[in-house]
Amino acid sequence: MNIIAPKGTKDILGDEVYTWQKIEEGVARVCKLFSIEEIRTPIFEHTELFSRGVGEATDVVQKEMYTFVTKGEKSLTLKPEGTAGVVRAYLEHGLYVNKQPSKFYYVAPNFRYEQPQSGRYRQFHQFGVEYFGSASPACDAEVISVADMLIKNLGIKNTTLYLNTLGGSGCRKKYNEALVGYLRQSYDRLCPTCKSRFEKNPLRVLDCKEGACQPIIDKAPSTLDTLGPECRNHFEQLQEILTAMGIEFKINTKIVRGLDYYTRTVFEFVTDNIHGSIGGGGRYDGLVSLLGGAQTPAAGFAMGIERLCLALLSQNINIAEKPKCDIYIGAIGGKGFLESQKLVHGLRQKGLTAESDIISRSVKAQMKYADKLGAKYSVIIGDDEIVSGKVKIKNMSTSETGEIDINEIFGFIKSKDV
RNA sequence: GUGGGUAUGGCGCAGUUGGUUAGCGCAUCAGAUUGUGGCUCUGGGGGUCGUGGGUUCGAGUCCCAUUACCCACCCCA
Repeated sequence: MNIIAPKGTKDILGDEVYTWQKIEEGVARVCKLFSIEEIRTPIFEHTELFSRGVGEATDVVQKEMYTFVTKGEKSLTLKPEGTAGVVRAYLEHGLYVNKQPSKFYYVAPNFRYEQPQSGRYRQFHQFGVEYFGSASPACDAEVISVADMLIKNLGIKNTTLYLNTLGGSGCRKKYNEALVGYLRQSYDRLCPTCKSRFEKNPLRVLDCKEGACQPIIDKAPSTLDTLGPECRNHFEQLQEILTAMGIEFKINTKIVRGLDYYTRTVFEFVTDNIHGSIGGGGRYDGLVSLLGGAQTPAAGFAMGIERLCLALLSQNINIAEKPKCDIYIGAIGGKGFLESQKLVHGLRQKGLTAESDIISRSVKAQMKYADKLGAKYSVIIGDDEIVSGKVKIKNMSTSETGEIDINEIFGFIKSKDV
């Protein structure tokens, strides 16, 4: 065996598949409660969509994109995040005429060329939600409440919602000036990476975990200090609504986010024992117009499916449900085999999960297999049964057996299945 | 890009100061008086010990190189 899965990718198998299925079901169920429509966009897009949308200066665009050139010499990129593609589709199909606000969700793979580690993959999957058309803090609150509900429905505990506001473009500019002014005084004491951040995107300095930078960061001006009255009002109302909804949060002025398109509200869901966050998002009022549409307020978030799985695992929460087989039809001899095939197929057509022997094994081996399948009932069909038209049906967990007509198998299983 | 750890049958591991045909548990398959599972017992199959060099009479075990994976920094989901 010499070909293995590429670095940063992984196969999802066994119980983990059932966990994923449950998460996906949970996503669909929650989104239905909010009337959020599913949207499925391509896995790759024109590179320009991301370089413009996500931001030329971000790490994601600068060094983490899977970009390739087609035979037609066009540059395409595997999507590194979900929002840009949804905005593109929203504009391309004029989805804004349907209704306002319009809400979309997706569960899709994303790709980033990074060093993999715990909870971080090169191909990872996100559940994301995007709202278009509402500038109200009620929209921010609703978006947050979607994420909150999913987390709570899955049973994940010890999760903290961190909330911050970056302000609108005006406040953000003012804040940048204030921050740059402040950081310049302490420039010499900043770590090397922060020095380069200072030049490119000063906001990022707040994200630094370097010990030496902490005292500087702690005393840095807060985004809250430079908020204009409208942005301040927006932020306060958002808090009011969340409180009314019973959703707890903590203000954390160091939450900055790595994608350039955020304005005003930003938030992250952080869970104990999980590196990074399990989800995050915010408002992005400038993105739709940046990508060529009319000025459109918007907000959204994304959660990492792998991180949700990690959280479930670390909290010993098992939501996986392995489907069980309703009945196993064993066979002896050629005639029995034919009859078993006829029966299994018939039962499947009627909607039962039925299994039979297709590798000609002994009855004993067949029963072992039935046991591994978790079959609820089993019958064996041989010459005697064909002659009499009756079979012994066995309850695999209690070992009770009863005799019934072959034609009554379906009715029998149905009568037990309530 | 930087640092640390690990690489032995499908999975999880043991392999003592280098020595005879490389073991164990789980899984898998087959049997245990011939048409019935879960427990137990017996047996079978499956590994060129990550790869390439080197030291040695002899290396899974020592040395060098290389690759992969894991973890952490960075950044994010």
